[in-house]
Amino acid sequence: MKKESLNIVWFKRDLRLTDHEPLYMACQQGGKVLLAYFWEPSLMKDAHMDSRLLQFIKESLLEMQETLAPYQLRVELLTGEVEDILTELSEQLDIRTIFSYQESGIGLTFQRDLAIKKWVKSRGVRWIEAKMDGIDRGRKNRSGWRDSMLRDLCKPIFTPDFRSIQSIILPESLHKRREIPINTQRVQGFQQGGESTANRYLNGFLKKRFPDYLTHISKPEASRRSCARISPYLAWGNLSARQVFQKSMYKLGELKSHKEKRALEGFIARLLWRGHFIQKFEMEERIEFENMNAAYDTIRLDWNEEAYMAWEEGHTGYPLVDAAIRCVTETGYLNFRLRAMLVSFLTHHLWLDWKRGAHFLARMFLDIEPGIHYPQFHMQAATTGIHTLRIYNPVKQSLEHDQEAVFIKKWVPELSALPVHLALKPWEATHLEEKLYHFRKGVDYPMPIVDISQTYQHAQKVLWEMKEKPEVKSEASRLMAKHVNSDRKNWAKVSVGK
DNA sequence: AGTGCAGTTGACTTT
DNA sequence: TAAAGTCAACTGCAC
Repeated sequence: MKKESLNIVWFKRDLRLTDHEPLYMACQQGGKVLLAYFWEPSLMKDAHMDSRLLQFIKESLLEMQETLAPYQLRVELLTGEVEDILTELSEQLDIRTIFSYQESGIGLTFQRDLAIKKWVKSRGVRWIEAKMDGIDRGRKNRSGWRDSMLRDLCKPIFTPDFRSIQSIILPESLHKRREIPINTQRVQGFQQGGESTANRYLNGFLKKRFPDYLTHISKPEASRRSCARISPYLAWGNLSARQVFQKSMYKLGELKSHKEKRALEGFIARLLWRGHFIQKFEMEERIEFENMNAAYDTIRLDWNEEAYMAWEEGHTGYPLVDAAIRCVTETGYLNFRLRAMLVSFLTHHLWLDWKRGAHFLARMFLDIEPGIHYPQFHMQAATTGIHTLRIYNPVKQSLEHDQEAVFIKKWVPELSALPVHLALKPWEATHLEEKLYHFRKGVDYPMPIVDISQTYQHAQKVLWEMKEKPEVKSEASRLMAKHVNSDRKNWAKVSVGK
């Protein structure tokens, strides 16, 4: 009996129906198609995975199903390892072409893709992978990278014509794989997944919220409103970088006020920096497992479980650190500065290796993007030998960015009844103040677990000495030659008009 | 009104 | 997207 032939569109971290090149190509070709997302057990139990992420993915997929329903199309959500499912499918069907995006992901998904590459080769199946958000695979250095990225971002939006394809009838034997292996209960406090919500955030930003982007970007509270908040939508592909770029450039062209132009240019520059970091990770994916600069393998060799857990659970005794980690645990979001401060505290003040913290924050960040996460972790942990040291002082940060302790009091309720000066520095409470505010230092809220002036000096000394070492320097120059955008200065700046 | 001085601010350098 | 140190210029104030 002749098997029915079909193409597959494999959705990964590109959970949208608009500007989707693989889907577009499949529609161009027409015919029977399986639109599929795979719940991979290996990925679901990985150290980077968390139920909040699965929930976001599920929300994105359910919206896709709703949008496709009028076309008599559906995305099949199937549980199992990709290779197993493909094998099962190919027993009953003749798979011709698989369309997907290239994924600049963690080692696990990269290895899976290599295995699938072998599988398709041995079966004579075609696998066409589209370039994701302008990221190049196989690049050796940054020459011409900016132009290539901008060219990609300026391409016309891919609009698939759903009328030219039909969903296959899923073989009976695969029906058991349809059960969605995650809790259906939505956890409150996280941004909701799906293209329509994604566009609400983007449109709301471009219409109303963007003018304060640059002034609020470092403020713990205000950044939550004045930043676009599209990061999870980019990370899971509810939005393409191209859609964000084109809408933002169009808006920029309409602006008159200098302040507003600056704000939106700043936003667009960061969209391009996002691409820069994902490209770096694509070309240096080993940094999921290793120090970027191997010369740093000789430091931070001791583990301190108690100190680590104090960081993870928000009991370090430094209010802004504790507020930040508790906030990201509850909401999945922090502004850039607070993320950097958390990594700084972990690696510099607690002097702990970065890997476990990187896994933990990957699970907490609703917008986890490995291509940003790992390069940023290394930069902040100062394991590159390239960038200048950024050892944050959490007390100074709170005095500069949370003067009234609003963010601190919100996330560290133990401190909410204290006057501002004590919420910022609870260890300074006098005996009288303790009585007055019914607050017991070290009991109701911990005393600082480290003395940051000492840990600052230690980290400073060790890391500056490291930077001078020839083995650090030689590896640093190799990395720079590979990853620095030397095409032009200010490469991420865009402008419109004269 | 000019001088001395402590304290502040900002540019720049060092770690 | 750092923090701390240095130094010169400046400010406010007392005398």
